[in-house]
Amino acid sequence: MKDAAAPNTAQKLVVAAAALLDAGGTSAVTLRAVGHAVGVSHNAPYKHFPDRAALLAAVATADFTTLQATFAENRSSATRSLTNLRRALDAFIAYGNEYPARYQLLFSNPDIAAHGGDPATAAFETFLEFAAIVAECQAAGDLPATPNLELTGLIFATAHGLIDLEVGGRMKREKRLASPSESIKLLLSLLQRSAASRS
Amino acid sequence: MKDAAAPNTAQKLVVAAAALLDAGGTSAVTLRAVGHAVGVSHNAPYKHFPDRAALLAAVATADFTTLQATFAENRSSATRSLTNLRRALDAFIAYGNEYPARYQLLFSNPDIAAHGGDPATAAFETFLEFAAIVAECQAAGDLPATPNLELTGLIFATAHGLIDLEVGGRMKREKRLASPSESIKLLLSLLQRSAASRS
DNA sequence: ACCTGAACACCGTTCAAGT
DNA sequence: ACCTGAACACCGTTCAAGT
Repeated sequence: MKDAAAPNTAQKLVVAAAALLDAGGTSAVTLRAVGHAVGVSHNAPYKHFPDRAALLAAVATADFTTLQATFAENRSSATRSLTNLRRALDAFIAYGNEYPARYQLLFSNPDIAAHGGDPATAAFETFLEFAAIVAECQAAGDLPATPNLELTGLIFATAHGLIDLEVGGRMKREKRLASPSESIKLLLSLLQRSAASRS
Repeated sequence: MKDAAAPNTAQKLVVAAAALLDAGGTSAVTLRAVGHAVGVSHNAPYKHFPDRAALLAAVATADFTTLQATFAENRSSATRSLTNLRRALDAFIAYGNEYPARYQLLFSNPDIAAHGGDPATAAFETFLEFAAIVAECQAAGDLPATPNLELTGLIFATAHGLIDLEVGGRMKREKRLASPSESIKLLLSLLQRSAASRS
């Protein structure tokens, strides 16, 4: 409710930065372009953010919150918990494909989240939401009974690796490589088989 | 033998760029700093490379070749093929930890390898060398009989995801998360169990 | 409290010359 | 063939003012 209408300058700057990021990548997010898009001077952003990195961090924090909501929606939506996990991962992959520059800002850029603060907190909450979906799959016996956070870290890292390689253009020429979505399905089926094989 | 002694200017520029990359990240690799390190003017690099991106691409190509040699060394070195794979992956993880900026240049930077050319070719050859190690594990029955390149892509993407998240500082605060090396071992053990469960 | 304009140091890149 | 110096357009950031 708070920001339903009449966004303030800080919010407008974040939205404009995200749009520039989508349109032209990180290098297109100049304070001059952001200021111009909002209708203020090129150093007005300094009245709302300490520097350019903080503005980008605000973009990342907002997107982490959106992703967390996406994961929360997928939890317990289907009858089969493994279906929820597949949907959550497909949504994650779709996010990476649609917003590659944002994706790398959130999950690869060393300047974000490494400093701690808001982005790191939001990132961890997003991760925990994802871990809850994995936990339900484990409870249903569809994934191995490995400690939840370890298994979640493994699955999440795999998804990230697949998306990041795709976003970075590393999986294009190499034929006979499965798509991220197919690779994730392969991982889940192998893990499921592993879970079923416990004596 | 060719570049045993008396490296030419182009080679010296690549070495200097790599050193600056290690010392201060991508943003520290300015043509002015590279030129100064080699003892030439700030636009001498243009006589050897079309632009800054091409210089960084040359750094990446050289490192891909080094990594390929590392993988080749690990193949067939131990009696057990799964041990070779673990060693190759540990060497890969160590490379990422030692040279984080180089690592992200090779495997995350969208400006490298996406354009094709030398870096993409070298990257694919490195990948195929890694795939050969995976193939030996499959032949020994220690990994599932999934199509080799699909399984290799999955394992490689997982390793990349773990390393990239670590390099980007995404796995620090989150306690109870396994290290990349531990996570990879978890993956391999689960895959091995999956391979053993085939009827 | 919030914003502006000028200024500074720094970049990648281009170009006209130099040997 | 290879290099240099000046110049251009651009950037993040700072600062002294303005309301």
